Amino acid sequence: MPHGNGMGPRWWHRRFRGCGYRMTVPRQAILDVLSKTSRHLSAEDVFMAVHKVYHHVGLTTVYRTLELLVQMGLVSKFDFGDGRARYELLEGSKDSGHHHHLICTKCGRIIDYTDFIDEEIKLLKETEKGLSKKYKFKITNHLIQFYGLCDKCKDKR
Amino acid sequence: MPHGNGMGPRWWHRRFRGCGYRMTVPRQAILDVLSKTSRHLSAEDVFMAVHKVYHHVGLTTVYRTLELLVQMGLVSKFDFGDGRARYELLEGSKDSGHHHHLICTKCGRIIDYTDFIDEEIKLLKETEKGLSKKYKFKITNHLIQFYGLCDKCKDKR
DNA sequence: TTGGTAATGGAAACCATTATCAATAAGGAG
DNA sequence: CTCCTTATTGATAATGGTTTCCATTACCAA
Repeated sequence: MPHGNGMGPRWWHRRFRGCGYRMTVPRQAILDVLSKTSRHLSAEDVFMAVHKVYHHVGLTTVYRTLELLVQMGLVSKFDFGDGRARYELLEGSKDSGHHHHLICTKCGRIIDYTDFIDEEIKLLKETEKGLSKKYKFKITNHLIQFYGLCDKCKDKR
Repeated sequence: MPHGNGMGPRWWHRRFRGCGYRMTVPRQAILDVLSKTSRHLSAEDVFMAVHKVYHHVGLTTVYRTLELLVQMGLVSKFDFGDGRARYELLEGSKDSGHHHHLICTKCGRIIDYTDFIDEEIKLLKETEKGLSKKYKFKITNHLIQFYGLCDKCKDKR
């Protein structure tokens, strides 16, 4: 189901133009790659996928575009501790795609989870309010990650 | 109040020996530095502080020792997104020093906070239990960070 | 004291990410 | 459709935190 997230080439094009940016072949290709995977791709992953179709697109452009997408709020950038950043296209228009990650410290496997989001949001709302007041800190974002051993790794050794 | 955390040279020495490691001058110096600050030092920060007293201690050893301390569970390693790892000596013997961070995305300032720990622990316990069961994932650690603008930065511009 | 091994440190290697800069191409005006 | 402005691109070089290498040194049990 391509572009089942309600976005797609046309939507992205408008979004870019609205920000004063141009929609180019490399940018389109990068968005395509991100929209067709559920994995957490590194810049090089994206580069290799794009490169299969458009041999002329360079790694530099991939980095630049990913950074641009992050700044536009279309993509999230994560650090799972393996020394390279990971990128993920944000689904939907609101928080509908909000999720967190379980990270296996042995094999690096990433599991997305959306459980306990309600309780989490409640705690976060409360926490954010309290912290904002106490430290006069305007919170714009948060990160929650769990580390441990996945199904396959926890029995070995 | 040196070593008010109930540890100190003697305690560390025993801990090292217990793990089959040796307590050396560089390791002692690095622990000293970490125990005398409440800031979140980078490897180079630690190196420079140690270097003032022991000119012969090398950066490589600092990296190695910090990694060792992390593995021994004496030190926490954080990534605040500025491209360098930060290290923090764990206080106390249990979770008494447990805290999280507010990170100013503009100036990089870090604020430690311990508020809402009770509610947080409740949510985490619940979440961890649920996730462990659902994904057969053994959770060993978690990370919670809030990003935003600090007091001084949020009014500017 | 001695032998075996852990630990060290300087230099070089690593590697993801960024900066440089001339060449290219998107898209509005005419 | 064509031109023109300027954002965008991509090959290469540079950056910078962290690791690796390896010969030397320090620790400690026997």
